[in-house]
Amino acid sequence: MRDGPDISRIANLIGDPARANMLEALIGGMALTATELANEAGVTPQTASAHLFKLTDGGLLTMAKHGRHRYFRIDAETAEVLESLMIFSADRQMRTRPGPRDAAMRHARVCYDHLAGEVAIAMVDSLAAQQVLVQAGETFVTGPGADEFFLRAGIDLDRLKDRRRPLCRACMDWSMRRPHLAGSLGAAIFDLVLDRKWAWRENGSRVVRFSPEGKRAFGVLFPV
Amino acid sequence: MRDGPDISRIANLIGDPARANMLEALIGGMALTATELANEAGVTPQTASAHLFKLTDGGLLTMAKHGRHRYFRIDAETAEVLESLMIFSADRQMRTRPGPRDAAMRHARVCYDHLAGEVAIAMVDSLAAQQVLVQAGETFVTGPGADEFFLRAGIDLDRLKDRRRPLCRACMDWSMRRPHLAGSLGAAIFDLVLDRKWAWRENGSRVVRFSPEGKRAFGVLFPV
DNA sequence: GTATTCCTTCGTTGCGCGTCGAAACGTAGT
DNA sequence: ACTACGTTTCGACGCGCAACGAAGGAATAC
Repeated sequence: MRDGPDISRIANLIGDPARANMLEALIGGMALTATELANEAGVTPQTASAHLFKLTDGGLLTMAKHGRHRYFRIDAETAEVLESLMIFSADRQMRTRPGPRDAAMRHARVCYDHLAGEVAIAMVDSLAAQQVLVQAGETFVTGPGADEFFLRAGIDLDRLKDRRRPLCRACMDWSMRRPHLAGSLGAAIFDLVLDRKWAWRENGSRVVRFSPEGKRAFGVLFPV
Repeated sequence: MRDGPDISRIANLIGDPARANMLEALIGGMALTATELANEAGVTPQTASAHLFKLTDGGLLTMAKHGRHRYFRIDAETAEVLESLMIFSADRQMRTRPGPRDAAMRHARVCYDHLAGEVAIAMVDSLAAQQVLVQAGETFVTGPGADEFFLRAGIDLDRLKDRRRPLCRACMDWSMRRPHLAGSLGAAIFDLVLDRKWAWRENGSRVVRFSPEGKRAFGVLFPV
């Protein structure tokens, strides 16, 4: 007879392979329809429907009806928990099987609404070298070079600050084992990358593909 | 067909009520025998044995044979993941049932090897007021008042520093919804509290009970 | 209206696995 | 030696639940 919150209920929801696949697909950040999630999980629409009900009922997903489609998405907190489970899982299973698809994933991918992978780590290192960010314990805080950088990048720092969401968050990376930049600033930078067409999302996956010019422009803003 | 680590395997292990109960019992930090865990989970020894095999096999538990007993324990990383699942679960289930036992749990309890609950939050606030710690984003870093405090408390800061473990960690609290102090410093302070007999652990549970004198001495070291 | 697409509900099947009883194994004590 | 205790293995039971086929809403398109 335990006391705290019932942890097994939530874990059981994530514990089913089909549901876990759906959730992982949704870490990409964009809302997906029921059939898309069914394909992602490799099950029939009926089965997916049952799973999606359980997930929304458990508070892991939110649903929005748009015409005859039903869009499901996860919130940032859920994505965070899933990512932390991913690092933990990566630690305890030596399934070192770096496939070709995996390589692209490690290089640059979406983590809910910000960048992750090698590119994200390089970005953090560059921001640290420019003293835009200073790593404080397990998080980042803005440093003396911050104002100049935000001016150069065209990011309105004040507009990001008055949100309820923290400006900087250190999101642990399961492939690099190092924290990268999340929070509203991480999201803003990712938006910037997409807006300027430096990179785009591979269709339906979490992989982010940079164009040669985008890579160059990214390197200018975030020199090594 | 997903890519990253298989998250459902781990989640499935935590997803069973009996196993979750065992894991939560082990968050207390001390190693427990197989039968103790069986009682904790409310199942027979045979069933517990099967569960414990799966948990150790999955890397969530480590086992040490001591005579005819087998002691199981979890490491700090696992405890951390479980705690984060607890906050998450507490958020998404409105089981507001603050029983009498629950009240003691909220007041002061063990979180693997450091204090949690109201007392831990008060401690963090006091340390912040004394400028021993400064909250940086989601973590803590030592502040200008640190040296004086450690001298007064009789904690050898240098001995803590050269461990591989981080000195300060912000451990999120499922009952208070605020971060409290974990890491080697959090553990050292909890050791100090136990050593000086200011408080002791309730038999077998995570509840920490303070003596009146202990409460007073604690209040001297950590004034409001 | 009819057709089409998306999603759900119902009913059913079948596998997985948590559970326990009985018994065997290993260690400790006497 | 024998007894006691903690733990595991084996075997079997049975529930739970994921999965699909078929059919029934619900919303759009024509």
